[in-house]
Amino acid sequence: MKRRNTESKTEILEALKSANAAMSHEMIQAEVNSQMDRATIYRVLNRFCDDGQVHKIVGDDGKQYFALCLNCMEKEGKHNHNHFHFRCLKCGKVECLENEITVPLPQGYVSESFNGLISGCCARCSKS
Amino acid sequence: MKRRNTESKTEILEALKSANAAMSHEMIQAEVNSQMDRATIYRVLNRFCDDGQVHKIVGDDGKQYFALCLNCMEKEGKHNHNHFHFRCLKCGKVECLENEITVPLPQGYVSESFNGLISGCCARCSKS
DNA sequence: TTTATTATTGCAACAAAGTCGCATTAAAAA
DNA sequence: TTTTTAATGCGACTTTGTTGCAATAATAAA
Repeated sequence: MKRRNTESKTEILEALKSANAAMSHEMIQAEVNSQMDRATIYRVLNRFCDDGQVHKIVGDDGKQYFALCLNCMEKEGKHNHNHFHFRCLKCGKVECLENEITVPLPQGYVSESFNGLISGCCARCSKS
Repeated sequence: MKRRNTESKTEILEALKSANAAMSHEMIQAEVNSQMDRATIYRVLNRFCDDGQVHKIVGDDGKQYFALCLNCMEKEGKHNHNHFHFRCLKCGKVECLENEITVPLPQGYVSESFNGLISGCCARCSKS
């Protein structure tokens, strides 16, 4: 199944690039052509995820956020998303934190996916 | 506002104790008297959270899970929930992992809450 | 024990997030 | 230009969680 280049795809990618942060469906909708359907946005984003261009974060608000894979190192052919994210409770921005985190698992436990999120107040909002 | 002892409260607490794991509203509903209203369950759980008896985890499935505070050490008068949780994709069990995790935050960032979750396959399910 | 107070419950309605089927549209290949 | 089929838009739907309000019941007061 080959991917096609569409306007939706381009716009969403553009939004993610310029935001330089993880975005919820809602944030993306606000950035792109507002006619774009909700279902389309989700489908495009999930396709990006499948292709490894984007990773998904689930916030402590239960919402999904999507971020471009920039520093998501390749390790053994697989993307590695073992970094934390920070969600600012004031401005709502969700950022990737640099540090790679390793969590020791008990014997016999096999990790499939990692989701680390800290919420609080970001540097920008702390000042004001 | 003083808390009252009700049957709902007791049953829910009982369910959490005997499960010895974090439970979603759905899991709890299955354990307690099934007449109990969804809203009541949520309200009881949120009250437990406010009182510091229980902590809330948001799964990578976007759902809320609630766990008794057992090893949530008191630190400076505040509970400390900086441990990871493990959600088994097969059996659905959500457990608290022992290790306390510290994530370095960039300058100016203030942490308010921590949510760490790894999903995969637990020891029990790995065997079978 | 009886009465008064008000925390808690159940119900219904609601909102938000996300998914899915299906007919239509439009990229890209032929 | 025509054909193929991935992608879109629309609507319906599910699930999760919350909230307002009247009824109920736990606890304090009499």
